[in-house]
Amino acid sequence: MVESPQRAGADLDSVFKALADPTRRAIVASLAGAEASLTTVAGPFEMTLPAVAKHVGVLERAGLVAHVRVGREKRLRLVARPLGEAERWLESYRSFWDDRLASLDTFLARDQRT
Amino acid sequence: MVESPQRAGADLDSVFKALADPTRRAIVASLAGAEASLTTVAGPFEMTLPAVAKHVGVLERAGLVAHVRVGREKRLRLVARPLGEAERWLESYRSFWDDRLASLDTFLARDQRT
DNA sequence: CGGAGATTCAACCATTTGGTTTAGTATAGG
DNA sequence: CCTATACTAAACCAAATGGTTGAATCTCCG
Repeated sequence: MVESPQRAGADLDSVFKALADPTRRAIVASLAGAEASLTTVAGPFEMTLPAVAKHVGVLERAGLVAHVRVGREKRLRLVARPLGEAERWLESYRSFWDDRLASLDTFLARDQRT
Repeated sequence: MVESPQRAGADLDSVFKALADPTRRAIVASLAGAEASLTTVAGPFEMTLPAVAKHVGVLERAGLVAHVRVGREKRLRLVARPLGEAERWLESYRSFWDDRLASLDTFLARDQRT
């Protein structure tokens, strides 16, 4: 079994929703570099710590971030798998775009009134 | 210029948000097969037509769906590019998951409370 | 013309989201 | 023990979401 040790689900809904916010994507980006505590992650953002904590909560519930307690720190780490799942969903449409990309302009030119 | 003929933006925010709903992903899936009118697309769903129309609106504003008027029909078509953009964002983390996936269990085992 | 089909508009509603503030708990360390 | 640090909890708020209903609007066609 290659499934996640914690939760199997972490469905596309919550993953895409989690990624649909620039702050959260920035958190993901910063955690891709290295593990970091909550306050460290919160550093660059112009919002209060509880707000960032909520964003992290969203990422955690989507399975994109995991944490361990290190003393009083909450050490955050990016979890790869859900990103891979989202990517696979998108990828299943690759044949579509590869095929249709060329014909898009034709389609749009056919009749253009929004 | 390879940019979209209509809107250049269609940012990740709106694309991910649009995909964060199962109804909308189903609409995307059904349009991947073929163009279809609003009512046709709405067929399988247990919700009113205006509700589906709103979902389509979200997809259109995200640049994922385009349409042409054909008589009284609104003929919908999937637009590939934004999917590709989202996919590229995710892909930029591929090296991360490839690298770190192996060490995840180790990380989680280190201290597991919550 | 007149009706039926396809879509749109507008008002309304409950819930979720993204943020705040203020206060609380827990741990590190002099 | 005391204090500063790190986080969590709770109450609150405005705005966005996802749905409904009911009434337009527009177009095809007999």
